[in-house]
Amino acid sequence: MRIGELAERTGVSVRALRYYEEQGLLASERSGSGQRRYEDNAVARVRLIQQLYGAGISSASILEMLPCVVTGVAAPEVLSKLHGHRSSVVRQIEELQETLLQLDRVIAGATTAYATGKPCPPQ
Amino acid sequence: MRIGELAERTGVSVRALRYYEEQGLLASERSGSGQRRYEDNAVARVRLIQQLYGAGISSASILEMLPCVVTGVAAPEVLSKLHGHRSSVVRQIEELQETLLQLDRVIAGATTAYATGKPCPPQ
DNA sequence: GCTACCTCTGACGTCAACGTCAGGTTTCTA
DNA sequence: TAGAAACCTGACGTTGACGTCAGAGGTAGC
Repeated sequence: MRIGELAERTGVSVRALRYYEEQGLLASERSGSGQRRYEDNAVARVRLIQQLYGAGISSASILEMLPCVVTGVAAPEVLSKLHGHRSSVVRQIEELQETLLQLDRVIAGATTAYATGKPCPPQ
Repeated sequence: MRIGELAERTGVSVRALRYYEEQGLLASERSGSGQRRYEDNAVARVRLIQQLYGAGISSASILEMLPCVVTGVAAPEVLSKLHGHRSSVVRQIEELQETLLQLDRVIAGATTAYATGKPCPPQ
């Protein structure tokens, strides 16, 4: 498929796809005239990239772990970084869950106060 | 306390604290010579700000919800935005949990492959 | 009162992941 | 075989949350 279709199927902009290629994250065949052509599995690849970006992992780190995704083999050093990223994601989840509690506290307090006309207790 | 101590107690840089004030997120008294002085509760305030930033909420949105945290009262419109942010946090958690699964899959595959010398199955 | 450290206000720099625009070529559709 | 739509390569612009530097003044211990 061409880049426009890949963009549409993944919900990612054409510019972003070119950027991924620039970073070495996404390969493409080229037609005779130089246009990019992608296999179907590029869709999954792009989604994976998006997911890792979403977890705050940088292009460089993603680049480092991608061969491992493809070949299934990782050097101990890469594997160690993978574990590091995993820990980071776990931490992020915990922090967001804590944030959720805070938000709920604010929402509950504000709702009650709005209903009763009274300010809610501090914190 | 002065800004240096607040920075140390919160783990946030002095520059960031000034930035928060610039954005209207953090108030301070001033000494005669113009130095910032903070109450103890500024520590909790800064941590809250950090937490909301961590959830991807912008300065403007935080600014909007802070009076509600202090007074406990929120206009229906603000309350609606709070619910919106809550949903966003929930979504982020779900996405990160999905990412965690992907990472685990990669790690498991890579570890096995490294142990057996065989490539792991696709995906 | 000396010294070392802290703080102040500007103001420009940074970084990542793209957005956007220009000027030109390719591909599809009627 | 037009003309629209998609694509190409640069290259500069954007945004948010600060980092960093300069030059000047404040503060605390001895």
